[in-house]
Amino acid sequence: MTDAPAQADIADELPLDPEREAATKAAVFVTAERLFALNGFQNVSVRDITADAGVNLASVNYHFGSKDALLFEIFRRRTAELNRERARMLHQASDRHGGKPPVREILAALFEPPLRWSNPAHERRISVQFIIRARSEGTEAMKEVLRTDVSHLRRFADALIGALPHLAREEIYWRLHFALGMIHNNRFAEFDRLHALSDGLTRESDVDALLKRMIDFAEAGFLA
Amino acid sequence: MTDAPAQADIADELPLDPEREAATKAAVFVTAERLFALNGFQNVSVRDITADAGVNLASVNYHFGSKDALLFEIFRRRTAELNRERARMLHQASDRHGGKPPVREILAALFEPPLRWSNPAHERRISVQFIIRARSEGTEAMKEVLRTDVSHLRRFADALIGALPHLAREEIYWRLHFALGMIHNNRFAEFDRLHALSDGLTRESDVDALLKRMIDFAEAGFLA
DNA sequence: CTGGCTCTCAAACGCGGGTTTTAAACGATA
DNA sequence: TATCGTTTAAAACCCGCGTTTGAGAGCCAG
Repeated sequence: MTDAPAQADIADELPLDPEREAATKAAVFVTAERLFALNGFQNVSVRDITADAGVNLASVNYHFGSKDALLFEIFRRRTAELNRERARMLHQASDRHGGKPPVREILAALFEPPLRWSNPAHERRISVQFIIRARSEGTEAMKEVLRTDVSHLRRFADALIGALPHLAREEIYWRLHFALGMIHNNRFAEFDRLHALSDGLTRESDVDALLKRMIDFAEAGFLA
Repeated sequence: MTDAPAQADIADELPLDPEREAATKAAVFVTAERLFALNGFQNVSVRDITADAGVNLASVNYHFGSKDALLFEIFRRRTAELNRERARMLHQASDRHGGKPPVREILAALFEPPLRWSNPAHERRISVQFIIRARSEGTEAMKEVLRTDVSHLRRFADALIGALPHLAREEIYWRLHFALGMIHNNRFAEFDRLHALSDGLTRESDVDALLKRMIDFAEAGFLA
């Protein structure tokens, strides 16, 4: 995990479409992402993945180097996609408001990409669960990235500082931390619990309503 | 994990003080809690625990039945303690306001126990991290408890319904979900990230200030 | 002293895990 | 067809893991 991966020439190009690659590698990639997202990283073995994907056991090590490297490649690609989409929305909101987007639109750029991907019909639905899991059960390499690579979040923090000039920066960072916690709690298991608590009143499949609720809640918190 | 544990006669009495038991069992208990909380459940082996505690390898299986049973006993005891303290605070708040506590005091009963325990000087500091971890990386038995045992949360939901009669119940459940997400995000790793993002501006060691910030944020969200 | 009970200890067992190996099949090229 | 790099196949390897075993130490009651 610490030394350079053997497949660096292939794995390095992040915006690579899995479908373009060898069918076996692509099958391993999507199957692993699904199984990891559903059952957790440590609870899925290389044998589980290859059996479910219908490929040979050695495929993981041949195409990705190791199980951890496979995990890391999924992690890098999905987080890159998510960050890119968030940055795009933030940039658009900034353009719409002369470089000073309001709090509500900043929060929309933060919340909407993972929420829209969580739609039952969306193909990236499983990717969101994978990313959320990486935050708590990820490899040391993933946590290292999460800990040190704050450039993506800094754009949002700076935007919020611009939108709330009267607020102490310390306060803004903490509230951003709270808002992020709202997203990270959107795991399947938590939805199940909420469903049991509310006697089926809450339906997380209605992502548009959920998105509005999250933005309303967080916006009120920021403007408090 | 599915069949009844062999040490049920001992393990069942939840309000048991570890210090009262055999020194070896107590050492295993506190050492396991600390290692699990710091390094994750799957990353800590029975050998790690017993070596760190300075006891024999077989101690875990002798005193607790299995590694999973040990994990589960820590989980049960700590969550019971936390829930009891929360219920106590909610009850007191209810008494102070004739059975209809305001939103702010309900949130205080929800946030204050885990936050106060997170104080660097508090002996239960590590227990909070353990409980948070159980939510995402816990055993199937733990998740079963978390999924089905919603009686504790229902008291808070009912109190919030009483405090916000004009709000749709569906809305209240969702906002409670958001508030819980704020707590569950208080992991050491997340604090580190926030620390890096804010250039050291945020100090999670000041739990009183953090508690006030969390209540302010969530209260505004509920009253939105 | 002696029996029985609780607890500790060192050693080993069995198994599932990630990984490696070796050979064969494949595909493009000359 | 012959050749070479790439990919797949089946099998084995080896290590760490949770757990079990059987012997023995300590201790208290009879």
